[in-house]
Amino acid sequence: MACQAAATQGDNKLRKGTWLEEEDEQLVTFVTLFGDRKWDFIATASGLKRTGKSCRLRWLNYLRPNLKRGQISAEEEKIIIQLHELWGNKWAKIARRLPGRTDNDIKNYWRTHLKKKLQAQEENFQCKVNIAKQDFLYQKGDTNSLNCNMGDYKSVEDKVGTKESPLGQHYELSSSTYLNSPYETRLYDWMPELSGDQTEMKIHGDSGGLDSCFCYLKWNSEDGDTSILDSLGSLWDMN
DNA sequence: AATTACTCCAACCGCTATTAC
DNA sequence: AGTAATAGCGGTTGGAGTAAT
Repeated sequence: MACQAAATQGDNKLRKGTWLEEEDEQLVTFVTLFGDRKWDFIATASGLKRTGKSCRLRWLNYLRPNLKRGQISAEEEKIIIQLHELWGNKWAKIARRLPGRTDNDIKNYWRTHLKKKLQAQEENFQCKVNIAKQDFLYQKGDTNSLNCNMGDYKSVEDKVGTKESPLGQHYELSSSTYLNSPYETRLYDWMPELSGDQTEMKIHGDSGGLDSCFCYLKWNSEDGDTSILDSLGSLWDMN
């Protein structure tokens, strides 16, 4: 029972745990009377053996009007994914874009649904890119040190269609999936700073060749200085 | 039917930012 | 300007419900 689960620490001590219906009613009454600001006052005046902080949280996450209940819709999920990509774990900020949803709702939904989902997608993506990578290096014929321009890079992307790899594995990957990878997002975040002509993508393979490709960008600045963005690390080898 | 494992979500905690005095 | 109180935020935990064994 909820009332048993809620920890009471003696008659005058603060209650913790699940809220009772009577407590909810009491809180709503006092918030209606005094507004949703002075939480310590409300906690004391209402006689609830709860902290102001606890009252505030209960109101914001459960009792306040216009809260949406039930499943997050597909549309809401899409928004959450997009905004999380943009802002990271800024749950309150994301929640403001989803009327009726609390930061707690979104945080919980992310942890229990989306994180797993996206991890699975990422693993799937990683697997497919590795196959495409092998195909690319195989066709280049040199796995030790390969230079290519952005056009060549695009050709990797082009290969990421539906195709039979030299190893006989079948793969399929859309460019949107490709571009939506968190790894590629990192790479493309840099792109506005680089013009296509000035950009050279270099791919190195070690003696093992295929599993530890290293990718970095190189460009020439206006004053003729050549810089190498090696801090980007490996694009592909991010297991 | 009993037990264990797992999922989901409400609530708590600790910290930082903002506001009131 | 300094301090205390309050509000807000994000991470974590605990427990209720459910599925699997």
